Amino acid sequence: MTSIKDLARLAGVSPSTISRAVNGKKYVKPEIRERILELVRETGYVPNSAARSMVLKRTFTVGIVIPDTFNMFQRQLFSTVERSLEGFGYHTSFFFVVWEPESELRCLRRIKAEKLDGIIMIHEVARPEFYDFLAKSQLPAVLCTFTRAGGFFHSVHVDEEAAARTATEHLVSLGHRRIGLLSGTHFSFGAQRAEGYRSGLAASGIEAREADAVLLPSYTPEEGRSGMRALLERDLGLTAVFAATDELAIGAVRALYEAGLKVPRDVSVIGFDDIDISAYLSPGLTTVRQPIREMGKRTAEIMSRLIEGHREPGDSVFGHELVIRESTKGPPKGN
Amino acid sequence: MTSIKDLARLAGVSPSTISRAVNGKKYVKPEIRERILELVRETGYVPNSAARSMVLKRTFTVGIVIPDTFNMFQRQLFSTVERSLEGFGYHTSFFFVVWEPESELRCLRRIKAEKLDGIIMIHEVARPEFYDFLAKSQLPAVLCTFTRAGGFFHSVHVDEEAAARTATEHLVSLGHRRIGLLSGTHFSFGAQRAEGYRSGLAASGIEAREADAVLLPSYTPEEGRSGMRALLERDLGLTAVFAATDELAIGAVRALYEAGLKVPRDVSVIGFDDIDISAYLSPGLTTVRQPIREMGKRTAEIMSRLIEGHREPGDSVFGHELVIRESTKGPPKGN
DNA sequence: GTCTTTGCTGCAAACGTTTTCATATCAGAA
DNA sequence: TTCTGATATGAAAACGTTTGCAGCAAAGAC
Repeated sequence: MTSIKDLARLAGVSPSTISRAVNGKKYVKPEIRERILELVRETGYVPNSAARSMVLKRTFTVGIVIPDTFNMFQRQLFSTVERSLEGFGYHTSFFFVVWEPESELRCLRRIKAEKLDGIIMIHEVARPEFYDFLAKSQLPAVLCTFTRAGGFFHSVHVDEEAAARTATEHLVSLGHRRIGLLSGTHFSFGAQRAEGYRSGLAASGIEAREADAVLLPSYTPEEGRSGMRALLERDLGLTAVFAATDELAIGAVRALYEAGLKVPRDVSVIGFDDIDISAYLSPGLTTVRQPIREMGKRTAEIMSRLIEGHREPGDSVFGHELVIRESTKGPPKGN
Repeated sequence: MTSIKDLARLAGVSPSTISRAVNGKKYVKPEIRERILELVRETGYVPNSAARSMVLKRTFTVGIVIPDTFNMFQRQLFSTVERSLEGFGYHTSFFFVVWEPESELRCLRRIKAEKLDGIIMIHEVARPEFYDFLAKSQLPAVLCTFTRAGGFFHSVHVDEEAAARTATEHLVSLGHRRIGLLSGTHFSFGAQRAEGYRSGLAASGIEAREADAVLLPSYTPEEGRSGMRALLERDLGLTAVFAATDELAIGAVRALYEAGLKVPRDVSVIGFDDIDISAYLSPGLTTVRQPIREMGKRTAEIMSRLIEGHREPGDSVFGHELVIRESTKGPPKGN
């Protein structure tokens, strides 16, 4: 409500002086500064950020693009990113996008309209326009949890394939030979984790059978459940399953439970991401952890430095960690 | 990059005409409009929203205040609210606030600075300044999932106490007599659900023992786990537990699992909210469902009507629904 | 023929800031 | 005394839009 002009009138000075006082600049007589600050407190005046960004040509806001269906891993990630960005003096504007071209374009329009200082993608959008715009506009951009060929973008991620291989090798090391896969068709990590599964098997001299793998259209518990059901119906003699996300794993455990099978006694299940409930499930879910906090902090740090005009190395690859809980053990006797 | 003036120069017309063409107003010669729209497509021009909001005095954006620690229930809620709001032509700006005075004040500052059209609170902030500001500024506001005395605010919520009573009575109807409570000290729903538990017991002539209840500082699985442990250590002979949120319930189930007790064979557990994994847990969690989608849609609808200047009824109270899954059954024989 | 209506266009003001520039005051130095 | 430099202040321009107003041409009414 109150504008800088109102305040100027109240204080009997010009808007310029108000601006200087509010922004803590030099050249304001101490007693006048005090009076102005008092007035600011009384009226609850806060500078209009639209007007401010028009003249400053920056918004101190970075956009975060994230899937509307974000899982708990991504949720923890963006929470950390936001907190860190705040530490660097930036606000955050969230764009939740659904898996539809229209939604992505709408998001792109908003990004253009809002004149953000930078943009962090935690969602691997499908439309090439998106990346083209980022590249052409020179807008500082960081891809978080994925990369894109061409080496143009900065990105922060783990070696998905290696991490999936670790998961698979864990199952193999427990003695499993018939291992199923639940992964997805969307996003590059789906294919990468599937590839890690295959190379993990191959390294142990186990043949990867076509029928052992199911590729789902999304990574929800519901899909995990129906994928696991499909696997069970095929009667493959599986003693373990690698699910490409913890959510898929939860659904898989559910399907096994419904089929009267016990985890890990009858079938072992391993997930991926280590989302926060995984530790609280019964049995606790064995999974591969991505270093969420470190990745989030790094993302914010790179963004802040990019905005300040520094050059940064293009890729930050983080290590993963196997978290062994109770959902995996050796195969049942007789297998 | 491209501004309306650049476009005007390119098209050989004045900025006014560009504005009219872009906004689909009358009084632009068809062939000129066509040429302008073509230019817009080529250049990727999108009007600067800061400049736009300055002259229009509205942002077409509503703010959603939500706890940084939002649970899956709140997450589904804000997703629905956002989607519905979009249908009414509004964008959404998210404010994740943590349980600290400083964070709430920072959020308030941003809200003032951004000149939003309205504000939806999915988080019951502690600072009275917040509500004072909303009341004084006449900013359209809807409280979602809670109310505030005074009748000033519009709010959308369920009868928390009645819903908690339903949960408790379900346990009683299964034959339980020794029923524990896990609830929290934060937010009014913590006390309301606890009250519903007590009145549910009282209605069945069961004495509510002080020792049967644990009040936690937050509603996470971790707290649920430690709360359930505390209950177990007291050795009260409980055969069932009512947890005030599904997250608490998940933690409680975990604690029981760690203690070697089976749910529901040894102890029944009922939650509250029906968050989306609850159906996929093993055993599936019995809980009380709030009609998330309907509440979210209603919230958006009220907001949109408030912004348009209509009067609306102050309170929308929704009914709840008992969802019986596998985590509750009769008490073990001999109890 | 004139008068009115309608369609189209541009000028200029306004929104709320920040900052450059010019000007004024004052203290201290010569 | 005059000059220098630091401190303090305001006027005005700029950022990118939208829109009321004025002006003009073309079309239609009489």
